[in-house]
Amino acid sequence: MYGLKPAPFKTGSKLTRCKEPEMYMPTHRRANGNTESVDNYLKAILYLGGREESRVTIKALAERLSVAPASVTNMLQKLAASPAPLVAYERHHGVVLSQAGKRRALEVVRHHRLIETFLYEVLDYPIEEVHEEAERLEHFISERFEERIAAKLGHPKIDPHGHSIPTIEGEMAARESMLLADVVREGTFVIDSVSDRDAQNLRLIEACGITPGARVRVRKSSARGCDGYSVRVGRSARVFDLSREVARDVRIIRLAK
Amino acid sequence: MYGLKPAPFKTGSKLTRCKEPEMYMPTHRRANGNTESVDNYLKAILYLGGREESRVTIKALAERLSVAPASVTNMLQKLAASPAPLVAYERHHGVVLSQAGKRRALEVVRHHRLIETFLYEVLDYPIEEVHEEAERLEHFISERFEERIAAKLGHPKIDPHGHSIPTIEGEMAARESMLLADVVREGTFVIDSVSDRDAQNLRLIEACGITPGARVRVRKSSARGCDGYSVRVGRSARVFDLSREVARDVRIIRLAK
DNA sequence: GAGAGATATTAGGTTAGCCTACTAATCACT
DNA sequence: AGTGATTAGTAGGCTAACCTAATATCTCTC
Repeated sequence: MYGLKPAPFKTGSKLTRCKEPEMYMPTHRRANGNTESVDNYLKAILYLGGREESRVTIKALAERLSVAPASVTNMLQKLAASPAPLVAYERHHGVVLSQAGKRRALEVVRHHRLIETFLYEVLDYPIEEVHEEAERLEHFISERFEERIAAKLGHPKIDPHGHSIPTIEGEMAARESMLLADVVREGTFVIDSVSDRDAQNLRLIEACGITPGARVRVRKSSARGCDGYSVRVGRSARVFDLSREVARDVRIIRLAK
Repeated sequence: MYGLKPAPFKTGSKLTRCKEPEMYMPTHRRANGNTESVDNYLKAILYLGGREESRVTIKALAERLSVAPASVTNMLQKLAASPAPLVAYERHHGVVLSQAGKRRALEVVRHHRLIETFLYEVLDYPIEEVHEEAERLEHFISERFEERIAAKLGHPKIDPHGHSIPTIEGEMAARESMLLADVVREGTFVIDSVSDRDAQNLRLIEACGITPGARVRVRKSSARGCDGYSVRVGRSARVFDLSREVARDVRIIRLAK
C-alpha cells in the first residue's frame, strides 16, 4: 500500500436525506451553514453600512463585490427569506444586517484579521501578501483554528495593518481617524492604519516606514502640478512624497501635542 | 469609518469576458484552475490506484467519495475530455491519473500532510483533530503558504501520523509496512504510521502511546472470544489489548532482530 | 456461449451562484 | 407635480456538482 490516508471525511456536505423526498445539500456549503459567497455579502454589507450600520444599496454592494446588481438582488432576497434571516431587506430600500448577520460578518472579519496577523507574525509573510491569503482562508478555518492562532499571538487587538480585530463576542473597537489624503493643515500625526486594498501601494507605504503606531510629520505638497503629501517618519531625515492616490490608503490621528 | 478593508479583491473568479460571447467563470474555481471537488477526485484516484497506479473503478471511487456512481462517471468524463486531461478514462474500464493529474494529486497530499504537521507541531492540535482541518484547508492554501510552513517545520519528510510527505517535485517515499491487524507471528515491531480515518480510534491509539517510531511487542490475543492484539509499547509494563477494528488503523514494520 | 448479477452509463432533474436584457420603481430637479 | 436619469427587480440562461431511475455493458459461471 501507498500510505495515503485510508478514508474520506464527510465534509459536511453530501446527501443528508430527509425522509422520502430526495434532498441533498449542495457542495460548497460550510460548517456554519453559510457559503463563501454569503460570507462575502455579509462582510460587504458590514463594511458599506459603516459605523452607523445604515442601509446599503444594491448598487454599492454590486460594485464592491464585482457582481451584477441583479445578482445582488437575488442573493439578498434569498438571505432575507430564510427562516433565520441574516439580513433585513426591503424592496427598493436597501439592506441592513440582522443580529445574526452582523455576528457572522464580524466573525469572518475576526478570522481575516487573525489570519493576517498570524501570517505576518508567525509565518513572516510580507505585509502586502497577507490580505489575499486571508481573504481565502477566512471562510474555511474552524473555531479551533481561530482559537489556537489567537492564543499563539497573545489575543491581539489589532492586525498588522492597524485594524481592530473583533472579539469572539463580536465587539469591534472603533477608532477616530482620518485619511492622510484629507490633511489640510500640516502637523504631527500617528499612523492609525494602512489599507490592504492595493498590494502595490501597500508595499510602497511600508517602504517609507509608514506602519501603524509610527509618528509622522505631514505637509501638503503641491510639487510639479499634481498635489501630494510630504511625510517625514519619526526623526529620520528623509521625507517621502506620497501621491493623493496612495495617501488615501493611510489613516492617521492628529497628535494633540 | 469603521476600518474594514476598503475594497474587495478579484478572487480569480468573476466575469472574465471573452470578446463578444458572454462568458464568465463560475464561483468555486481555484487558483490552479481546479475545484475542491476535482482535487478530491484526484486524491481518491491516487489512493485507490495504489503504488502500482492501477486502474480504479467507478464503484470504488463512488464509495470513497460518498457519491453516486453516476456522478463519478460524469466527473471523469469531464476531466478526461479537457484539453489538458488530468485522468485517462476508458468507458467501462476505469481510470488512471495522467502525469498532470498525479502531480496535482501529490501536491494536494503534500498540502494536507504539511498542514497536519503544522497544526500538530506549531498549533498544538490534538492528533485526532488535524485531519479534518487539513482536509478543508489543503485546497485553499497558496504556494507561499506551503513553502512557509514547510520552512518553519524544517521541511519534514513525514507527518504526525507517520505518512510520507511528497516533495515539491511530486516524489513520495514508499515504505514497506503491514497492518497490525495482519500480524500472525508475535514479535517486535516499529510503528510505521497510524490512520487518521477515524478520530475516535486515533485517540485511543494515541492514548496507548502508539506513535510512529515507537517500538512495540505484539502478540495475537484471543481473549473473550473476539480476537485482538496485545501490544506492549517500549519498555513499559502496561500491555494494551486492541480490537481488530482498531488494529487495522496501525501500520507496523517487523524488526529483523 | 448464454444468461444472471454486478458495474457503468445515459437521461433527466436539483440547488447555488452567477450572467444579460428588459421592465419597473424611485429620486432629483425644474 | 412632471419627467428624465438612476437604481432596482424580473425573467430566463449558464455551469458545476450533485441526485435518481432506467438502460447498457461486462464478466463469470454453468
